Amino acid sequence: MEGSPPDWELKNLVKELTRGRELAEQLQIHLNNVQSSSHEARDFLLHRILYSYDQALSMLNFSRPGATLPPASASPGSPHSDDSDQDFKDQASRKRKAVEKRTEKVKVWEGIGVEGQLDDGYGWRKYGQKDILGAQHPRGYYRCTNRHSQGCMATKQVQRSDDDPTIFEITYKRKHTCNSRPNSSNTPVSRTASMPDPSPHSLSENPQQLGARSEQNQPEPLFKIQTSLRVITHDLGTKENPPFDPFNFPSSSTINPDNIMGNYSPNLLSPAASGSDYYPITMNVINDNYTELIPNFHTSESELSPIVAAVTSATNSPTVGTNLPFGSSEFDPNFSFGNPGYYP
DNA sequence: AGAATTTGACCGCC
DNA sequence: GGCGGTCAAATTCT
Repeated sequence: MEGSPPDWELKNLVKELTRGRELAEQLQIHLNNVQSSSHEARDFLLHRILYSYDQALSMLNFSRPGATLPPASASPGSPHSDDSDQDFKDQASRKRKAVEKRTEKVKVWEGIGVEGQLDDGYGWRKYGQKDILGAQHPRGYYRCTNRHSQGCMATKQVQRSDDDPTIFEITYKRKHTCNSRPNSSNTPVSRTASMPDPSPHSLSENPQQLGARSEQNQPEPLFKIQTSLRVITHDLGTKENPPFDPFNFPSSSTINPDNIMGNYSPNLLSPAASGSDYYPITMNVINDNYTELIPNFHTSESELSPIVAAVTSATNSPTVGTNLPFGSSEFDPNFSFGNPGYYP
């Protein structure tokens, strides 16, 4: 992937920019109706807008020949290498072949679907769960759904933090070697998004289960969802360290009606995928959800991603995206970034 | 019926 | 032997 950015990357860029505009519109609506909008929603929108900018810039820098990696969208939380170091030591100390490992901490906000906040767009399949010594919550083990079909050995572990239940530590191991990018809505997301959750208590331990069955178990109205989502990314030291942002949580592509209420699928938790090779795509999913859902708020609520639900809920304005000063012009997917003056 | 999750069992490392 | 990670049968969901 050198030289000119691939089509999908450009599309992502356009999507991100488009999303930024839509979010700005959303924000405006909120500002015009401060009374009916929640602080969380406005805060979320603001952050998301900034995030979109960062993403777009990062993508530009990233794809620009000779450009340095975007410093970027660095996550709010400063990189913390302690854990990672430890992880690597552990890995190294063992005879096992050292595996690329990267840990990130994702903070999810109650109310908002955990899923959307944690999803990285890749398809993950849970293959185990274990109680970890000293940890209050069990650790979930996930592997790429393309494991068999494409031999993708990417795996990730998700564990809720003891200190802060809203923080999930996601450890990625091995890069995705599969073709399926964490992209768009059409990404087949396994049931992850709608996974069954027989045990209510599991909400705290198994991310995927968070709210999984919410629809069944919690009749509460969607508008109850609030939000703001923030990601505390601690890149634990992997050599490859793609710029990661607070909102880079593409929810698992397919938003399932069932997960809206906070179900967080393992997919979710993969903010920055496992390697730089993929991170740029990560956001696609969330983007799709946004761009597709917000404008179509009229569509079934079930289609709303947790985040969107949160945002729109506070909005109370189904007609978002129209008649706004921001204009409704769309970015041209074919827009060329080769414009010399485009880069600062 | 096919696919995904759950969960106890199994395996390897320390 | 304990613990973390993975396997696989049973179960559940679409």
